[in-house]
Amino acid sequence: MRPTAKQVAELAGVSTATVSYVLSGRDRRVGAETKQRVLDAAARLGYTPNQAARSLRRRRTQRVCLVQGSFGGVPTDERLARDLHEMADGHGYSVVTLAVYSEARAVAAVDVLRGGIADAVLVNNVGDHLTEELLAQVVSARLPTVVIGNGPVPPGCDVVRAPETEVSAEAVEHLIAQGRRRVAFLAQRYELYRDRPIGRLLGYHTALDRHGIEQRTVVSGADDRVSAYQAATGLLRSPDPPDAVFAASDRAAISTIWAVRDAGLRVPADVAVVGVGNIDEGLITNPQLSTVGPIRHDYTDVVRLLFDRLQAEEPPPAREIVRPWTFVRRGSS
Amino acid sequence: MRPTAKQVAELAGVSTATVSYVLSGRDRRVGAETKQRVLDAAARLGYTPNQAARSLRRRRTQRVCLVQGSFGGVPTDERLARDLHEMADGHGYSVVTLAVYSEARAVAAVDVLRGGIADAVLVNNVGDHLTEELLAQVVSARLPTVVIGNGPVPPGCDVVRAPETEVSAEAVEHLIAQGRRRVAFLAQRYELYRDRPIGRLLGYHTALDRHGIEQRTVVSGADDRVSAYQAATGLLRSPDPPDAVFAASDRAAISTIWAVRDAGLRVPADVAVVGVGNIDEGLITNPQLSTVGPIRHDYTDVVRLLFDRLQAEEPPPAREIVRPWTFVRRGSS
DNA sequence: CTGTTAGCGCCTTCAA
DNA sequence: TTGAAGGCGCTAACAG
Repeated sequence: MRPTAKQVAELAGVSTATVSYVLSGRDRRVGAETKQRVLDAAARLGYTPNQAARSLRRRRTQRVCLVQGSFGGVPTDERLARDLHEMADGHGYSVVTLAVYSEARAVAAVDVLRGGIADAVLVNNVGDHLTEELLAQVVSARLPTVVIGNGPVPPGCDVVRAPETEVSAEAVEHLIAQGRRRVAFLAQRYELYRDRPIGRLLGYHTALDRHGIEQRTVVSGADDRVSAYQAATGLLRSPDPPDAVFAASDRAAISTIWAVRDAGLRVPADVAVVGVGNIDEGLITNPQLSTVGPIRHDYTDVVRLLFDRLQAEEPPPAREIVRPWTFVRRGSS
Repeated sequence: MRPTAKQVAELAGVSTATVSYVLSGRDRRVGAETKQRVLDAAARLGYTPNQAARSLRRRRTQRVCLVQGSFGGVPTDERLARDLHEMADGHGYSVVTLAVYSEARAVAAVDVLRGGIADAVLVNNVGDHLTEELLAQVVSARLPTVVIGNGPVPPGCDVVRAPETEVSAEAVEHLIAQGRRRVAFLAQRYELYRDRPIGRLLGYHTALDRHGIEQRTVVSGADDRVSAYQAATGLLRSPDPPDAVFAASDRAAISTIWAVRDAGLRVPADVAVVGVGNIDEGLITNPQLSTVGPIRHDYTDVVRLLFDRLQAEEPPPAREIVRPWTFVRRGSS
C-alpha cells in the first residue's frame, strides 16, 4: 500500500497535522528539528500525498486541463502546450491533456471535466466535436474556461478568435488580382459538412463573390498530407485544372506544391499555391510558401487569460481576444 | 457549489446509498420507480459524481495515463493514442495525457503519477527525459507500467522494443551494396549526447564498421523538418558531399529530398535517401521514400499489455514485446 | 428493496 | 510550537 501521512507521522513521532504543514509548505511555525524528522520520514517511506484526498479536502486539484484535438498536430499546438505548461509551472499547477478527436471523445472529455479532474480548462480548436452545448456543460460546472476557436461558445467563457475568414478572402483576392480565375479550394472536412460555408471556405467564396467569379472548385483533403497530395493531383488531372489552389492548411499546401511539380507544372507560373497556418516549414519549400496565418506564434496572452480567470475572486466578465493574422506573400503565388 | 449525492438524495427522497447504487450501476436491486426518481433528480441538478471522492473511496481512479513526448508528433503517436483510447473506452476507463518534453516535465509528470492521477501508465518513447530512475519511482508506486522505447527500464514493467539498430544497419548496408561510400547520418539530438552510439546511430556505425568504411559524417537536425532541411543543405554544400543520407526520421528524410533537389542534384542518382518511421507520407514523395520502420502501425497488442496488467489479480512477470520492423526499399535509394 | 454508517487520506480550525 | 478532531463526497458492508 502507498504510505500515508499517518505512517509518516508515526515514523517521525509527530501528528499528521504536523506532517501536513511541513509537506504542503503552508506556513505555520514548525520547529527546525521536527521539520527535519518529518522530511526524513517522508523520504524514507517515499511518501507522496494522495491527490484525490487532497483535492477532496481543499476543493481544488491544482491542475489545469488542456483539451486538444489530436497529437499529430501542427507546431502551433505544440507551442500552445509549452506556453501553458510553463505558466502552469510558475503558478504551481500541473497540466493534464484530454484528446478530443471525435464526438464520442468530446462527450467523454466533458464527463471527465465535470468529474473535477482540473480547476480550469483550455480548449484548443476542437469546435467541430466539442459543441457549444457540450461546452456549456463544462462552464456550468463552474470551471473557468478559455476556448480557442471561431465557433459559437456558451456565455461565461473567454474566447480567442482568429480572423481567418477575412484574411483568407484577402489571400484569394490577391490570387484574383494576379489574373487567376480558376481558383480551387482544398478544404478541411469539418468546414464542409455545414449548411453554409464558414471559416476559410467562407473567405474563399467571399473573395470570388466580390469579383463576380462563378467558377468554384472545393474538394476535401486538407486534413492530412497524403489526402492533400491525392486531392491536388486529382484537381490537376481534371479537364479544367485550376490555375491556383488555396489550401486550408500549410501542410496541404506543401503537398499541393509537390503534386504540381510531379505533374510537370510550375509553381507559381502554372499554378499558384497559398496555405493557412504560417508554419516555419513554408520557408524551406521551393518556392517558399505564401500563407495566411498568425503573425506571432505565441500564446502567453491566451494562457494568461486562463490563469486570470482561475485566480479571480469572482468570475470576470467574458473576454475576447482576436489574434492578429496576416497574409504573407512568398514565392508560391 | 456543485451538487452532491446528498442533494440528489434529498430531491429524490432516498438515501445517498441508493443514489450511489443507481448512478454507479453497481448491481443492487433497486425498484424501478425509485431508480427513475433518482435519475430524474440527478438530471435536474446536473449532478456528476465527484471523482476525487470516488477515487479516494474506491482506491481506483478508473483512469489510465498516456505519457507522450509532445503534441507535434508523428502519425504513429496518434495511432497509439487512438488505440489506447479505444480500448480504455471498452474497459470503462478514461485517458489523460501528460506531456514530457524536457527533464523538468518528466519530474513533474512523475509527481503527478505518484499522486495517483491514474491506475496505470503507458510511456511512449520519452526515454531521454524519463530516465530509468524516474520510471522506477513510478513503478514503486505500484502503478502498472508499460514502456515503449529502447532505453533501460526498471524491473517490474512491461517494455516494447523496436529493433531499430539492426534494421538501420541493414538499410545502411543496402546503401553500401549500391556502391555508396560517403554515407551521412542525420541524427536526432537525443542520440548524439551519449558516451557511445545507440539506436539508429549505432546501426549506422555498425554497418560501416562491417565494411571497413572509415568515412563518417554525423550531423544533428532530424528532430524537425526545418532543421533537417538546413542540415542536409549544409552537407550538400560541404567540400566532400555525401552520396547517401540516412536520416533518423522520415520527416527529416523528406526534407533531405527537397534539399537535394533544390541543390540541383537527383535522388537517388546523385544522393540516395533513406528515412526511419515508415510513415504514409513516404508514398507521396518523388521519388517514393525508402525507409526503416514498423511493418504494422497498430498498437492493440501494446495496449492490451497495459490492461492485462491493470486487471491482473497479482502483478504478472515483466513482459517484453519486440515489434517487427523492416527495411522498405522504394525509389529514393 | 432500501437506509445507516464507517471510513478512504488529507487539511485546517480550534484548543492546548 | 504542536495535537486532536471533524469533515470534504462517495462507496460498500451491514442492518433492517
